Amino acid sequence: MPELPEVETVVSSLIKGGIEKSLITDVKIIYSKCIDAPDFSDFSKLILNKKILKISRRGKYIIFSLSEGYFMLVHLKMTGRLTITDISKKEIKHEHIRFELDKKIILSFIDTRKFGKIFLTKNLNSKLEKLGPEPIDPHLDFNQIFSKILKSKKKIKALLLDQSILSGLGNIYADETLWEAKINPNKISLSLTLKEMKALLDSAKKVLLRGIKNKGTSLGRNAFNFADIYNHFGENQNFLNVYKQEKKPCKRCNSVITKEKIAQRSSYFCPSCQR
DNA sequence: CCATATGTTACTCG
DNA sequence: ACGAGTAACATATG
Repeated sequence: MPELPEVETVVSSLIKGGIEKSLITDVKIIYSKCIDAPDFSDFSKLILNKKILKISRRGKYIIFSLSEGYFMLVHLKMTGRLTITDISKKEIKHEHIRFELDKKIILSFIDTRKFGKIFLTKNLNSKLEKLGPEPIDPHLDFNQIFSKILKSKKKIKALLLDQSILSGLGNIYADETLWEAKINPNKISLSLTLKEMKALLDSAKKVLLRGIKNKGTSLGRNAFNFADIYNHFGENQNFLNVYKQEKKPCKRCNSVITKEKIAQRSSYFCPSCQR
């Protein structure tokens, strides 16, 4: 589920919750397949007694910078969650890993669909180097993205979902970005004008920052939906202009929002004002 | 039973 | 080489 704003919300709730500077005093692996690398027995040995120095985000990855030069990366994929609970709390449904911090707090990784992955490495670049730039970076190099767009014959929607071009957009924010920029998701990337490409990047930044401000998009209230580490839901679902707005009137031109499968994903757009 | 789901990757076919 | 389509990962919901 989580896209850039949701991951950012999780990271800030971890920081706000004082998880930085804590020591990993114990780990319990319940579902070992959620450890990507190294193998889970090495993982449990290596993670022990590491201090969490810093928590940050790159694309949709959560980065725990640990002592001794290690990094633990967490990708929540569709339904992954991190939750903080008391040490006395018993195992939660779909809980796959629990870290004991400072012998008093439990940081749990919970994931209904089990797509989420955690891995531990000394080489942060190995996973992150493939990622395109951050759309909300104030120093974002527009021309670098423009040249990539102009080299691709893919539909622009597919390109927005490609993390190696721009990192952090997923299905919801890609549709919101295209609506904001008035671009049809089926449009072939290299046919975009300079003006459209600029609108696209400005819109991506706008919808992502709005998502962060609203603490993420939680479409429903169950375990499938996004929540921060205290199980607080986001509010951005109340600010969506097209995603899941099928058959509703476009907020800009009043035409009917349509739904279509593009790049194997449900895509919502206004056929009238998105050209 | 069927379709669908906020992600990513590997594979096939043309 | 490229893009589109499909399946896979695994589970739950309507």
